[in-house]
Amino acid sequence: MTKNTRQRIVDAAMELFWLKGYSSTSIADILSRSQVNSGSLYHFFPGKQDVLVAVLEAYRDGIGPMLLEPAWGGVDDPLEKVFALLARYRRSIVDTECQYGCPIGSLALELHEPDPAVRELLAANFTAWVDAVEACFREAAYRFEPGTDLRALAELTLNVMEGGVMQARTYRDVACFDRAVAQLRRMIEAMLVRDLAE
Amino acid sequence: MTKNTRQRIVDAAMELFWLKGYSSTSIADILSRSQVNSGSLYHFFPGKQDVLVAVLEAYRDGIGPMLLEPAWGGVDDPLEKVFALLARYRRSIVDTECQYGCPIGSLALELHEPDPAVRELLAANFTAWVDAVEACFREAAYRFEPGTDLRALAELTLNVMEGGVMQARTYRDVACFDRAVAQLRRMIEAMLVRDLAE
DNA sequence: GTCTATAAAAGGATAGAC
DNA sequence: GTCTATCCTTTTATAGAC
Repeated sequence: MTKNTRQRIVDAAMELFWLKGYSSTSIADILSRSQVNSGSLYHFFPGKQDVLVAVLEAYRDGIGPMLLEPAWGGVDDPLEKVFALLARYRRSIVDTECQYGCPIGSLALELHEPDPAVRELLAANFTAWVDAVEACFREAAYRFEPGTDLRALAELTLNVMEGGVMQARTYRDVACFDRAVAQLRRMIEAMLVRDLAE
Repeated sequence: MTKNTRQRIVDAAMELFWLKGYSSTSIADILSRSQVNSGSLYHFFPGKQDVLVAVLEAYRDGIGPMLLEPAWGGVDDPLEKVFALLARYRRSIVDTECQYGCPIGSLALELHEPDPAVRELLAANFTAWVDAVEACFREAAYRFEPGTDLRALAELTLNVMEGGVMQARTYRDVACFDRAVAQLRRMIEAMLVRDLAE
């Protein structure tokens, strides 16, 4: 049984926006990849931007099942969960021969005057990511020096990931990403309580 | 005396690519802003992408006079030069009501299959930036713990800046950038030799 | 909900006179 | 080097039958 039309459109658009970006993806691209006709797409969505909104909602709703859970399979240590998540990005970079871009980060920089709905969904995606990383740090809170700002550390993790992905893509070299993660790891280890640090 | 035509085109394109991105800027946009006619543009440039190349060359060649020197006016301490550079980005964020995007970083994520010439120019811009920051750290090398990887630290500085700009833009809140810089400063201070640390 | 056909505009690029 | 006019393609979106 083939999935419903609306879902096929969102799936196709999600992949195309990731591969080519938003403005370089035409409605015709979406139609041909999803095997849907123009009339059907405009039946479900008023316009291209509304497809983008649906895509961003799908990313936000899928962050657990599509990103975190696959990354965390078999990993129990909360700090290592953070690095397992980063390792998943590394895998994406390698699998795409260093052409990978974080879909949310790329859209956040590509769209220069986004609708409020779009911008808020971009922010919601970042927030969900940072929340998840912060939750890992909190699970390991007792290992950090008292008073450590774990929210700020989670935000820094996102920033380092986004920067590392950007550099790896630009230099076509995953080592850029690796160095970024290594710096982050060194920093985090320096923030741990001495006796408990490995 | 009005500047020569080619320069007017590059100036207009530089601003438009920054404001709207590459694909959202049309040739017509460039023509109307630069007050140049179609025939003249295509006299100097084979096509739109060649204008982009010229813009990226202008950024690369202007990083000293246009970015570093203004940022460093009156700042002598090499470590504070790094933070003065970051403060300049902060100013841009505030001045644009948090719509600022690093022109190079934005293009690096917007362009999904860039020509080799374009990609190499993006990389050259990042390299020039990291080189400059690394040079600051090297000037202050004696203050760091021996063996500190100053190149990696300069790369991290770029990553944190790019991540901070991305978040500030997405959340429309310069505090995102401030927190990123604060984390970086704390990290750098932790890497300094104790007796010399302020 | 889906189909085909097509409108209406915008886009990159070119021609050829001056 | 610069000008106007215009070609050709792509793009978003709509119309209207089924």
